[in-house]
Amino acid sequence: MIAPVNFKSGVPVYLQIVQQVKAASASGTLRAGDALPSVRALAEELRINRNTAARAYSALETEGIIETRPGAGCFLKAQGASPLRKTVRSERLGAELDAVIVQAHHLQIADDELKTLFTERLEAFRQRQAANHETQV
Amino acid sequence: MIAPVNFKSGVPVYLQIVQQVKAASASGTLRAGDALPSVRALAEELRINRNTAARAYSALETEGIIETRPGAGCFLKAQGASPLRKTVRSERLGAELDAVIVQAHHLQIADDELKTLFTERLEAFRQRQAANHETQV
Amino acid sequence: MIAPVNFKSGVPVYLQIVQQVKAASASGTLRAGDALPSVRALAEELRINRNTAARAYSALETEGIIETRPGAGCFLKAQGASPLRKTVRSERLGAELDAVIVQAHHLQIADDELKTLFTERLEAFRQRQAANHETQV
Amino acid sequence: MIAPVNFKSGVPVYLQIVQQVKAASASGTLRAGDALPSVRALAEELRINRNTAARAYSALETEGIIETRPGAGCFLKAQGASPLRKTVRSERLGAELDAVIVQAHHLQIADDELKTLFTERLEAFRQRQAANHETQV
DNA sequence: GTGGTCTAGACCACC
DNA sequence: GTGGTCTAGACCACG
Repeated sequence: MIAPVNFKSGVPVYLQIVQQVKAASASGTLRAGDALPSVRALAEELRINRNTAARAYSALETEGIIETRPGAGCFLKAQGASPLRKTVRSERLGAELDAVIVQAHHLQIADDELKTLFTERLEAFRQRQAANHETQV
Repeated sequence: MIAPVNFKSGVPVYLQIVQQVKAASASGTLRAGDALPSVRALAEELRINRNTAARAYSALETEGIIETRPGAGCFLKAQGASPLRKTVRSERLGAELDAVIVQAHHLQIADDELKTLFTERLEAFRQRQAANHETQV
Repeated sequence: MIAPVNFKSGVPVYLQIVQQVKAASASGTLRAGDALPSVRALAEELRINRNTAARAYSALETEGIIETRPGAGCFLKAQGASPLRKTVRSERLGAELDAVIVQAHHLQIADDELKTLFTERLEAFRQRQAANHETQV
Repeated sequence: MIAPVNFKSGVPVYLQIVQQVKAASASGTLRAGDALPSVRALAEELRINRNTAARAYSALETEGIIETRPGAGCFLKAQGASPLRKTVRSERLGAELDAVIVQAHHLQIADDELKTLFTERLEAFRQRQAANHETQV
């Protein structure tokens, strides 16, 4: 259920888990009330330190994404809207897109190919979402 | 010529400089053969340590963006053919695209808006390039 | 495991470490997945500064020789296909060969002796590889 | 007569000139009594600083390779044997060969190709020598 | 003046 | 414990 983490992305491992849970919640892979794997099980599955798994859950609880019921486990809470304003979010994403465009230039990848690559990847992402939704039903 | 860096963003200062130079190079603000500010001057202007500035230039050189001639200075290289395989380059860019797509999801930005944002930014980038090319002639 | 460095050779200390790790990796003394000494341990053993050791490992990572997992340590990577184009790789090696040939000339070593030396060293390298492979089985 | 220098080889520019003059002397391109270009001419031809050219000649004079006659110019002196013992020279070259072999491994270049490349480059070097000798006669 | 290297010591995030 | 980053200050080789 939880995808492997990328150790060399620069993004902290515990944050990657946080983002995954958020994404799973957003895409419908996980729904309100669903149980998450135990800290112990998660740590074993991802081959990470238990402290790291615990920190991820701790952060998720602080953010109000999950709820831990002692003795029972962790469960997904209903998620509200993003706290950030729309314009802020768009701007943030725009900056990342700019960086990718610059990178494409240095990798000598033409605009056409960049567009193709973009739609391909977006389509692949959508299908992963759909597949997750399928298994859920 | 170099914009101030953000010390609290979590992104390493030297990487911020790398990205700025890359962007300036890609958009044509900097051209092949142009001299970059000296390590000392850059450090003073950005109020950072000389080593940090040197590290940024060093990274840019290993990426093949600039050429550094000890005792003379750093200069933007004319980019010839990339030494990397085509498939490797596509894969690298694809990975970055995936990251942006996931990020869009976390920011609760719909696919359609992501697409729009992408084409907008790409178009803006092209126009900046065209404008810089204009001033050259 | 790591031999002492020569402070007076003019060759940067961090590069000496890079070359040692490369040689150990190529000859099979170090194998994929093996852990390298920690930055702190290496610095202490070689009586160098921690930053210098870190710089060596950083260079090795950008070359794709090792993988560094912050908080965990540095590990030798299994080398997959090189990301570089074939022609680029040949050209780089050719440049190094040219340098050696010129150097032979300066050292007043005749072509025949250079050839002999070359085959001898290559044969010795192969045998070291074979020996290391032996101990693995 | 003097080949361009490589600014990014790590080898000091003035040393590259020294080595070139030595090599030219060894290969017969320059002979005892021949005049070298003036400091001024050399600096212009190689697009280097006059100080650098002067330093190269100064080093050559200190080593006894050339002789400067004030007002007349610099002239090549008869060169004696290398001051280093044979075994030392062989060992030094062997170390460089080892480094190249290791590098070939990391560039994923097979032994056969390495050998081919080596003989090709050596042959090319010989032909350059022969051509120089030709023009001299 | 230029960049390259090294030392020393500090703080941070992560396992 | 691990590596990553930054500062501060020094020395060197080179142009």
